[in-house]
Amino acid sequence: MRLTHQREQILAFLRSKRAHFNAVEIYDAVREVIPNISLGTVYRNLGKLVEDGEIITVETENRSIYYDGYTIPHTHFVCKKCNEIYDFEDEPQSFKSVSDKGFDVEKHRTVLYGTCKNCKK
Amino acid sequence: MRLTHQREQILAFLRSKRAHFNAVEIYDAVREVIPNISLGTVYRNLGKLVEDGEIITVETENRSIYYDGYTIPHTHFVCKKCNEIYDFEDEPQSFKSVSDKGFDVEKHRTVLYGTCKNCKK
DNA sequence: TATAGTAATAGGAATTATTACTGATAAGGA
DNA sequence: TCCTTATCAGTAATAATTCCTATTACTATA
Repeated sequence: MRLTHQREQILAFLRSKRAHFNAVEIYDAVREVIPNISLGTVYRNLGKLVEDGEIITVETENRSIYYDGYTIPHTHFVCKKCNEIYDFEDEPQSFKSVSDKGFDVEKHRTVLYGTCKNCKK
Repeated sequence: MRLTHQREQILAFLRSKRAHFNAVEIYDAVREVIPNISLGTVYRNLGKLVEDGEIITVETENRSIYYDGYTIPHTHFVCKKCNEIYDFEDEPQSFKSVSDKGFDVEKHRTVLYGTCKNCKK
């Protein structure tokens, strides 16, 4: 995998923020540095970075996929009022009943839904 | 909420199968009974059934949303080879660290990814 | 058994998110 | 510096979902 300027900037952006962005948000951010980057390039590189394990995806009930530069396993909380995504530590889970049945678990994604601290006020 | 023939058949189909379907699959199945049902009607009713808690959604790394007529909380396993979705029991989780920080957790979704028993052969 | 009011429908158009295609460009090794 | 080839920009295409509008179905009241 070649380290192109485009790929470098996409990864640098995601690594620099502890937050979650969809492809268009990343596109807008990286355009500040590479004004003529195309959205297709953003999508292609996000796909490769995910393949490589450099970033992870967050699938929620919202339509678009979010990308996260923080790859240590953790749990996401989506506020149904403001749609903000928060990070929390994973609670220990073994998925023993799954592997005991002959299924290989490579990764897991946990998403919580509810009302965040700010929106409760 | 009116129990229309369309809504009834959509719900009946999902309840009759212990499996996971996307909107188009449901559309195709229900068309066997109501040939002139429209895809828009399927989407609208799926949305309402979810709102009402009659069915649940499963968001995965695949593009489309899957619908599940089995609403008792459980964990989903997605096979990266065959894309089949399997059900497993939830392992106990309290999300205490989340609620302790002032977040109200209403529901949680756990999706595991890996290789299923059949595809391992 | 009309009639009005409301809710839901079919069908299709529109929107949004993502992927695919093509000729041009540039990364990285020889 | 040159060559090969992955990657790029730009754009078209596709897929999934939502929205719009005229029409139909249901419910309650008269």
